[in-house]
Order: sequence, then structure tokens, then C-alpha cells
Amino acid sequence: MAAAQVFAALGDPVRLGMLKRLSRRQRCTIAEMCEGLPITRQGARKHLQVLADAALVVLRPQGREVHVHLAAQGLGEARRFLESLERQWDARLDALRRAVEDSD
Amino acid sequence: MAAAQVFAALGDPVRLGMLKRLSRRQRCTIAEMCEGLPITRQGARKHLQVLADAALVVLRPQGREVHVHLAAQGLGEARRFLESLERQWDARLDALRRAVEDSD
DNA sequence: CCCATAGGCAACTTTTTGGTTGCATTGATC
DNA sequence: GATCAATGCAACCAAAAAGTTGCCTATGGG
Repeated sequence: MAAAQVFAALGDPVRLGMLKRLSRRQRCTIAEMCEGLPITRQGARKHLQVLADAALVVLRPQGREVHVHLAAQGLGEARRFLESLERQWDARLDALRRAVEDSD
Repeated sequence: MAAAQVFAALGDPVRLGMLKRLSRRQRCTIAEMCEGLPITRQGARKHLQVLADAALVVLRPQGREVHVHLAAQGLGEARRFLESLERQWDARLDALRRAVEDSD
């Protein structure tokens, strides 16, 4: 996977807002996702494509409309990536702390 | 602080690489961070500024050089954001599952 | 059958971002 | 104190992203 792609998709307030909205309702149509946004439907649609490409969302055509669902996959991957970074990081900080204490 | 800013900072392979490198060594100078990168020092410096603005890194002037340290703050924030999204989402899925079971 | 609704596609503009170059500054070192 | 090494600052360029507009297609309900 490309972690950077997932983070890049998350790195926009409009897209984060879309994800938040989706985490409350269980699905939306594209038109519903546009409500309240200060951009056109086409603009919003591009954001949704970015989210879909990062596996954060699934777009499922259903008759004449398209249903937008959250996808757990990308989200979980991103979280695990951050967790592992934090762990390495904490370990390094601990090592530093011990080194400092030893030098006392 | 804005979660989107942190994610945007993470959404670039060069910057992710820098963070990984920092999670192994305990600190670097700017010049050291440039080693192995296919870009100029000024280019790398801009990436470091983005990371610093997102509180993922601290730039600490030390004599004639600048030390780059990891900063836990932004990372933890981003992870907690994802966790909360996942929780809400799981809760929603559970609710859906119960609703389906009830209708059986 | 008609038409309003939901959306797709493509071209275009504007803004942001990633990257560069040239030059100035400051600290270490001999 | 001359010089090299580490960095800053500013202007600039190119490519990518964000957003728009115009028009076309298809589906669902009266």
C-alpha cells in the first residue's frame, strides 16, 4: 500500500468532513455529500474520487444514483501506520532517557 | 490544531521517509536529512518546515547548524482522530447488525 | 411518454506545492 | 582574521491539485 496516498487523501478539511459525515450516517448519495459544502457537485465528486482511490470510501452505483460507503481498510491501515511510528518513536525516546540517566 | 494539516504533512513519501529516518536516529542536522534524497538542500528544507508546522518535528538551532527532532504531539493527535472515526464507524456497523438481527 | 433528478465527461482557470538557483549570513576552525 | 561549512532568504519555475462551467446520458416517477 501507499501510506502517503492515504494520508494525502486525509489531508484536506473538506475530505475529512466528508468522512466524519459518513461515520454518522451509514451511507450517502453523492448529492447528499454535497449539501452544506461551499463547492459544486463536480468539485465534491473529485474529492470523493480521491477518497475512493485511497480505499477510504467505496462508491457503489445503485440505479441512477451512487452510494458512498466508508471503507474500513484504508482507515485501519493509516491508523496502524501511525501507531507503529509512535511505538518506534517512544522506544527511541526511552533509549535516550536511559542514556541520559546512565550518564548521571 | 487542524488534523488535516497533520495528515497533509504525512501525505508525501519524502516527508514520510524523513520521519522514518528520524525514528531510527535520535536527531539529525538538516544537512544529514538531505543525504540520499534526490532533491536539493533547499527542497528538503521546505519539507522539514511543513513537518515542523504540523508539529511532527522540532527544528532547534544549535550553533551554526539546526537539529531536527521528532515531536510526538502531532502524531498522537492524528492517530486519535483516526481512532475516533473508526470507533464511531464500528458503533454504526454494530447498530446496523443489531437492526438486521432484530428483523429476522 | 415526459421530464425532473442524479450523475458522468471533458475542457478550462486558479491556486498550491514541490523544486530550483543565486546570493547573503553566521559560526567554527586554522 | 580568512575561510569553509551550515544555513537562511527571496525570486522564480513547473507541475499537480482544487474548483468551475457547459453539456451530455440515463433512470425513475407521474
